[in-house]
Amino acid sequence: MATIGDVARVAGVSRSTASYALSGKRSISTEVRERVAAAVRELGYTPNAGARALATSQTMVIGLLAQFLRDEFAPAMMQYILGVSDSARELGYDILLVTEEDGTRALRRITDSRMVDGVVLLNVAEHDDRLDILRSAGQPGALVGLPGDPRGVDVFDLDFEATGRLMVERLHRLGHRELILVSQPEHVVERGGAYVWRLRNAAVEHARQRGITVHAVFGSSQQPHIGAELNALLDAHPDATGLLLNNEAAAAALPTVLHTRGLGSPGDLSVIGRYSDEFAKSFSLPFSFIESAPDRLGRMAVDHLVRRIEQSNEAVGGHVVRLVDPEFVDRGSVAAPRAAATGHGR
Amino acid sequence: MATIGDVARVAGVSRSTASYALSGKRSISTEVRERVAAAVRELGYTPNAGARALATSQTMVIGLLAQFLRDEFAPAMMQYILGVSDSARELGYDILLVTEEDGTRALRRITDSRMVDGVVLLNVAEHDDRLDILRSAGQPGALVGLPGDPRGVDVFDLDFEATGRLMVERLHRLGHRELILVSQPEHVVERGGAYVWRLRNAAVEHARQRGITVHAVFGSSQQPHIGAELNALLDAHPDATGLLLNNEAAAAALPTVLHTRGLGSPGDLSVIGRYSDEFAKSFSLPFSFIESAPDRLGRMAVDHLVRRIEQSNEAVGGHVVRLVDPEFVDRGSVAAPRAAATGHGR
DNA sequence: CTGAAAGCGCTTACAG
DNA sequence: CTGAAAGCGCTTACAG
Repeated sequence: MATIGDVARVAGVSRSTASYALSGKRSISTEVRERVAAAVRELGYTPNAGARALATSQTMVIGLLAQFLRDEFAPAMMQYILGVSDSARELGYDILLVTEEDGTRALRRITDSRMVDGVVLLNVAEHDDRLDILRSAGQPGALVGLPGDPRGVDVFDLDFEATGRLMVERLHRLGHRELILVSQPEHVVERGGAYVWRLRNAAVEHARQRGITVHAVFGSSQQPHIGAELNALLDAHPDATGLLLNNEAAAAALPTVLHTRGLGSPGDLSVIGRYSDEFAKSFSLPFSFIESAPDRLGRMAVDHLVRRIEQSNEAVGGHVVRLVDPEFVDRGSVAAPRAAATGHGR
Repeated sequence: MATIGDVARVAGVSRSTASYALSGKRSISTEVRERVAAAVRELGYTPNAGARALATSQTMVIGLLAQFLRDEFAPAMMQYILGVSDSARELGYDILLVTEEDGTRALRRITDSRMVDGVVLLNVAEHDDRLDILRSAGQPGALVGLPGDPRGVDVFDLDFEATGRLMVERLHRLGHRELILVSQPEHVVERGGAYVWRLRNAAVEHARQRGITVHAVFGSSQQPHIGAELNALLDAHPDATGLLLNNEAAAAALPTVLHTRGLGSPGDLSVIGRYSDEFAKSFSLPFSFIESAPDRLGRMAVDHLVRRIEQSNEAVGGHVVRLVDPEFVDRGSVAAPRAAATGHGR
């Protein structure tokens, strides 16, 4: 490979002049600039990234720590990764993808060895061991997922409490008085998946304030089981007119369950899910839902991270916790309950 | 951050001795080795990856070029990425993930700038522009997906021709005489997705040799359409007793289609799909299938790539095209057709 | 068994 | 507007 020394020699200038001609960091005569450009073309010169990183202390690489947890919907992770990767590239950064089981060790490795200028953590838990490592690292970090203690990092997440309230409010206004909420499995909560109880608690509390009932349960994340559970729930609560889903597997299983029971939506049951548009498309789900916006969250995290990397801390300001407002995507599965509309039970 | 100079000073040795003590590349007295180790612990020293890369010309990073094509099943990509990432880590390598739309430009960027020691290409097409770049790059490359011209690279893929034959043979032996094969959409073929016609042509040819009929069609990759198409196919070929699917969307839609028509499998219809175990689990598909083995292929590609990186070309030998034998995963959706078993049409 | 020195390929003050 | 030189943090022949 050609080096900048080769470029300099061919162009008949010094290495520093060649470097400045390429970076534009000081004024260069037109003639020299063109000679350098010609030499670059002739030699097919591309700067050595490692050498540049060593000289500038900037790698132009962002570390992306994905975490694949048991019983979480793995394909959904792809969306976050793409959001992060695509927006990083637009800003001139490449992505070092780390899928190691032991996230703390991996995080320490890539920050201590200065492989990256900053780090995005995915799937952050309520108490996440990676945060201590990150806070003592020399590089800034952005999280997707709200931890219990967000000090020293920038956080981006869907506002799951507002999501819970919105789901309940929407149905309450239409006259629903008895709802079912199916969350992720309980061990997702135990492992620190705080978004599960944030949505759940907010929904339950909001229902209480409105004086309506919500049967809140944890569902399985595997397809055969969750189908049976949904059936059992519908049997147990025949007067429920609304179904809220914070559980991808439940959403995927529901069409078959409804079909088997001969139920229509929203005719017999109003349904609101919480998942991504991409997920809805893959499974062609016919339900209205709250968009979980993985690409948008990934993008926000990267944008902010890059500002922290490139600007002074004073310019960027204090650390932020940015919770995205839930967006209701109407697919027509929500309506007034039969009981309220016609005066008959269903 | 502490440098090796700091370590040397604290340990009271020269930098070269500190370096050798860490790498073990020459014999060091026990006493010095321990002093260096203590200094490393005390300072929390980790070598600077960029500096090491510059000195050794080895980055310990593998570039992973994912390619997201319209109408291919995006979640499936995650499996390949995980296979590559996990096995790279086991061999001491990190992954630079590139999802850029313009794969050729991205490939040139990461190889020319020496950010990576080698490269894995995913979703390789029959005529793939990235191959020319790769062949003229200084780093070795491994492909997942068989291109028309595999010279100069190592290739790993499922044996799609054997897969087509196996699907047909399996049903032929049980007495099936009329089959339907649903492939990916035709524009996947046009774009260069050679695996589609490889499987299809082999299946058709094998059926011809066996003197049985196979209705080979291209299906949609979107859920509402493919469902309608499956229904139309079953209407058009009422005597077909076997259904072969080289199309993820078709597999995902089939349970509902069968249920709606009141058909059982294998009672009324034998079914064989081609997808990954992970996919089968996500959609809880009740069909026997040929495992597409994304994790295994990713692993094979990395193993071989690392050998090329670390050993001489003579030691590794000529470039390979490794086609994995199709593995039939029995989920009980294949049996003798009713007509053959009972003497009645269905 | 250990050290002084050169070199990897850049960038960027310092000098003119 | 341009050049000679130092330095980023490592590794590794060269010498002893």
